[in-house]
Amino acid sequence: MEIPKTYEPQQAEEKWYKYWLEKNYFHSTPDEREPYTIVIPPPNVTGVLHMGHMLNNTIQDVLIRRARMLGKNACWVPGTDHASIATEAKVVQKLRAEGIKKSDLTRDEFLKHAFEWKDKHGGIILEQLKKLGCSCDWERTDFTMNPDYAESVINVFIDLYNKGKIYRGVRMVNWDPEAKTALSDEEVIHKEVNSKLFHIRYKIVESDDEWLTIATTRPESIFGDTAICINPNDERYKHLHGKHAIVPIVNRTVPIITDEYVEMEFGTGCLKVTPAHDINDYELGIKHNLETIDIFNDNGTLNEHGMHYDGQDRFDVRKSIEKELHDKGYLVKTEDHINKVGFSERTNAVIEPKLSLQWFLSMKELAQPALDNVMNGNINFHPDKFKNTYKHWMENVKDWCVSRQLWWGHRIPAWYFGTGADDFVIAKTIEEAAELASNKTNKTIRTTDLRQDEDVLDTWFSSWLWPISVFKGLTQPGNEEIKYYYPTNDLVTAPEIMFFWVARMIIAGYEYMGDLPFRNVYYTGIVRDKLGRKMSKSLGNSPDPIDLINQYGADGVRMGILISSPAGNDLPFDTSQCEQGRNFTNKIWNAFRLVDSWEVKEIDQPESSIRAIEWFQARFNEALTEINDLFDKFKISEALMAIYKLVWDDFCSWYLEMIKPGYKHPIDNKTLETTKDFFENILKLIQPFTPFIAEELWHLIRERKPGDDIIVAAWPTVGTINQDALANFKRSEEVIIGIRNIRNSNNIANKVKIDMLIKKNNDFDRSFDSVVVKMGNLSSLEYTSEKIVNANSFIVANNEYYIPFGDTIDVEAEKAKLQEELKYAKGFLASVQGKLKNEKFVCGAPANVVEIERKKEADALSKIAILEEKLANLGR
RNA sequence: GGGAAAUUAGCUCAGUUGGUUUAGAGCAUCUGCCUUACAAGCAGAGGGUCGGCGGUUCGAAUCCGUCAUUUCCCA
Repeated sequence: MEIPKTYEPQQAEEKWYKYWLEKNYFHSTPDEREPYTIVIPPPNVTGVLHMGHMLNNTIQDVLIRRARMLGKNACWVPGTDHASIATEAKVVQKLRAEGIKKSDLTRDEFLKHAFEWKDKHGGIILEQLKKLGCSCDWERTDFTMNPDYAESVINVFIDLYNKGKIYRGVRMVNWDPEAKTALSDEEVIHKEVNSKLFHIRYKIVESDDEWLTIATTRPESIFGDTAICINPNDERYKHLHGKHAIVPIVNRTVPIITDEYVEMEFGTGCLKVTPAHDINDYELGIKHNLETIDIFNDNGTLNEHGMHYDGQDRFDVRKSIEKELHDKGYLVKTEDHINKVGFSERTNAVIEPKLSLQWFLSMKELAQPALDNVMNGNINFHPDKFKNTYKHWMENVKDWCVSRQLWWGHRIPAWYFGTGADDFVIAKTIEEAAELASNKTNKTIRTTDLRQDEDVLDTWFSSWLWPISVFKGLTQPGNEEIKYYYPTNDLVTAPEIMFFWVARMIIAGYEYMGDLPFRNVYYTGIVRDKLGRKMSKSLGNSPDPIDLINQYGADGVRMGILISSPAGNDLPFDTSQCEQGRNFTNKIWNAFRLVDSWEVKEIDQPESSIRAIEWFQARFNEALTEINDLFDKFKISEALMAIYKLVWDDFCSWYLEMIKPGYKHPIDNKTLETTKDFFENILKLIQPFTPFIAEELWHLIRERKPGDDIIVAAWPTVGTINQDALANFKRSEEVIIGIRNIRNSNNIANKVKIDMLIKKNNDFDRSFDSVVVKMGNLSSLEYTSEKIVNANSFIVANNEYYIPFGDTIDVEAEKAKLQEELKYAKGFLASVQGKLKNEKFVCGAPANVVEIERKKEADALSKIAILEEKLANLGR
């Protein structure tokens, strides 16, 4: 069979993914094994796969594949969330393009369109994850609006209401006038913008021509002014205490109040107070019992309080009113000003603080166990540093506004039967509601008397149940699956959603399961481009992941993403990393081609091969110990790097070269079979990272019985580490590098055999000499006590190695080299002796540390002696 | 304005409780090689005052203080 010279990933990937699915390897059902569970951070139904997903899901797949090999019952639950605002916006946009206005549709009609849209686009990301090789249990694919899931969301709302945790109240909320909904604080992005500070003068009541000047960035909000506030300590305005002012244009008389909240240094020191449209003003309003005048419609236009601006957009009014104020002599001046403005994360509209009636969840008590169990290490964060941020937020947690003025989502199960503030009940069905309402009022209230709350719940109010609800833990409490899979093991997500999602899942876990939702949270970084910008669709700086996979193979891309991506650190992505990954798969491919090409004969096993096997066995166990440790610490990219070096350097560059028979020479059976065993072990280590090529080669290197597939093979176990073999190899490696250097600097081709003499100054195990002879391509290797002249030489472990070259040696070059070495050795000696001369060091440092330094001194001294002798010899 | 983290080679990062050489790795760079597995490769090499200053210590990349820069979170 002709095996191509380079690895061609395309067919292998398609073939093996299909095969794994056929064999149902990704599917998990509870059994007697230890479970290992990951729930996917559900991507939005609106999204397509981006680099962040690639990073996140590759890590999850690595974890789940390794767990599977460790013999655990691995279960990775995929799914999507309904993304209330984003999806509704998309659907509205789509309908608008078709000439349909949302306002022309009934709620049910709109939802029908939304579900159609979801069915069409909602699964795109999940399909793309298959290309990446993700071994999710697709039979378990869930969605936050599936009937069962939706039921658990509603149950939780009702339960929390009955526990007194959910309440309805008027609050200043972040209003998104575009999406026409309230947003939580976390959905508002504050940005610095260039704006203007308008100085506007208000006439003082009962004065001839006395004015005060306020400074504001929002002149259009004067229609909602109900007071002027000054600092009571402000000497400039003491005479105004107790007086009133007249709001320009509006001609409303408002009180001048005093409060230390006002900063005397900012602006003019006079603050106009608009309680309906600023959170701080709102609090002043409550404190000073001010009137609250809401001047905006839901879409950001002014209402009737805006007088002749009724119906105009807030930003248009800002421009017009500037002119009107100027023309009427109220505008004193404008100056440039930088201030922070909140924007909607979803629609990018400028947030309008707005008073409205919303549903809230009180968080303080709920948050306590979630805070404690992260701080005490029951739940681990990787990296640990994110605990700080978490703690800060959880200790200052605010009540969660859970209602959204949208249609796409879980409709709030509140039923109104009157117009009073308390004329509602919370119930799962309208029938229950009618009964509850009748009981509450002692009157007969029929279902026809009820109307359900129009609002839906915040999307996070459903996804916070994800680790529970994907196993139906709330609709079928105590079922076999929730008992088996919960708590899940590891969660992989971005630090950006630590509060949106992670914290709230922990809260829900303790509240509803009485237990943590996961033991470890692995935070990934942000994928950035070369210039350090976050990769995003709007910037157009993100490569298409599917193109990348086509170009470098899924394995190559997986490696490229993980090779330099420590937990919590941003990943500056460059396609050259995928290239590195592709090169790696190609390297293994060719290692296989080599091993596969050997012909076996009944011949003796060479001594060098025996040693090579002895060493690689030890090296593999040493590396595996390290790799397991790195995995345990969630240092995924370091584990990958350790595997990379084991494969490329130790296995390919050293081991295979050590056992490789000469051209057209056969290999002995024992060496070949052992090499295939090693190869298999290496394939197992790379399987989590590069599953496709691992499976491909697993089936090429040896005949396999049905079910003998690497995806379910056992992770290698650590054997004893033969330290002697490691030490012998290390010394031999240095000798071989010494020989190669001499070949290099003297232009001696590898195929030219050379002699080597060793002047042995201290004893060592000579068992690896056969390896040195082979790798150095030596015609002879002899030990001598004679002085050797006219030879290139080097020192390893204070033994002298000579490669005689008669007349061809360049004495001056050799002397220069020795001088250089001598200089270094002397410098080193000086630093060691510096320590040893210091009495405080000798007395103060632990004995073993002093001992190490003495050993260093002795070694350095003898090395210097050798070098000086060699120089002397050359000089003669 | 409040809080947190970071700063080590051109880039991305390791560096355990201070003591394994005069600080490591991968990539990139440079030199020499088309050596019968692989040029997507092989063999070598160069490259860092561990952000600055001060302190603790026999000894500091590591601990403390301070300044600078950067990033993130909160208001």
